[in-house]
Amino acid sequence: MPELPEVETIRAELASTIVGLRVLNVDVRRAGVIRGRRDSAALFEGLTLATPRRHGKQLALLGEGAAGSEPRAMVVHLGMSGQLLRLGPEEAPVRSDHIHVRWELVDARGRGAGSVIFRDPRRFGGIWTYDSFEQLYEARWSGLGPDAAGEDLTPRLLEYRRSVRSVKATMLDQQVMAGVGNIYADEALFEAGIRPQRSMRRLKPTEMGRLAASIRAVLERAITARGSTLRDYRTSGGESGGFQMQHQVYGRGGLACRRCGKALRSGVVGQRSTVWCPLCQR
DNA sequence: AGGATAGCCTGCGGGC
DNA sequence: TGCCCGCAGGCTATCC
Repeated sequence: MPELPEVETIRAELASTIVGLRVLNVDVRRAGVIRGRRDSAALFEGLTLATPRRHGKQLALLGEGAAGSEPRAMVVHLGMSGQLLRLGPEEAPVRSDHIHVRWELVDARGRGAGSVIFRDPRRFGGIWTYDSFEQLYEARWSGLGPDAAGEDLTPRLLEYRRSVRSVKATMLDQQVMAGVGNIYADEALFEAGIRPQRSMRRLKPTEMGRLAASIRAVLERAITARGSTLRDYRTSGGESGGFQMQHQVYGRGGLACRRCGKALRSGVVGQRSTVWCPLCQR
């Protein structure tokens, strides 16, 4: 479900709604979603929340203890159907099923400040706990490619110019670049005018540059629209994203291309359902 | 190396 | 109304 724009939307919201609050207690309802230590200290009980970080589709929460001690860290990966929801005091979640973890928060004076819940019906997501951000980075992030919304990806794509893989499979490989999923791969390929099936070794350098620019542009527009809601995705405030209104190809197989009017084609590329325009994409 | 496949889960929409 | 089937935004393991 959530790709980079959705996770970034949640991260930015949490940055403005949880930083400085303290975790009063943690309620684990389904321990299986937590990998690594799952005791209350590892899950931030008593710690004060710092600004969350993100790399690709992964979100890192940081918890600070006594002054001078290193912050603890955990990765929240939302998988296909995961949600991190911020609830105010007394606020009940829209749905109470599939809630696996709940952090109850208090402000600096100890007054109730609501909670954050991790909800994930399909349970493809999970939580990984670490003693420090450095440990988290080594275990989970150091093997990922550069964040797809960060610097210019052209040099990274050029590293794969002899690869026989399809350009779409390459974009979805989180070791190549982190954050692109099925929706934004199709949208960026449409914007760049490149067919998803094309082998990397047959892309011209100018096409690689165009693709890099399109990936970043599509992701930035999607972040501005607060992500794409198809079914499960909600911001931490429980709201839907808006970028699905701007999708050019994803979910539109058989419909008319918004640019040229030709029927969009669909098929399987890199084991994922894929939609492209036979006229606009070469 | 990278393809294909299966598996991890639940929910939903379509066809009957 | 209900049942069965296929499919879904992610990722990993295994085999070839």
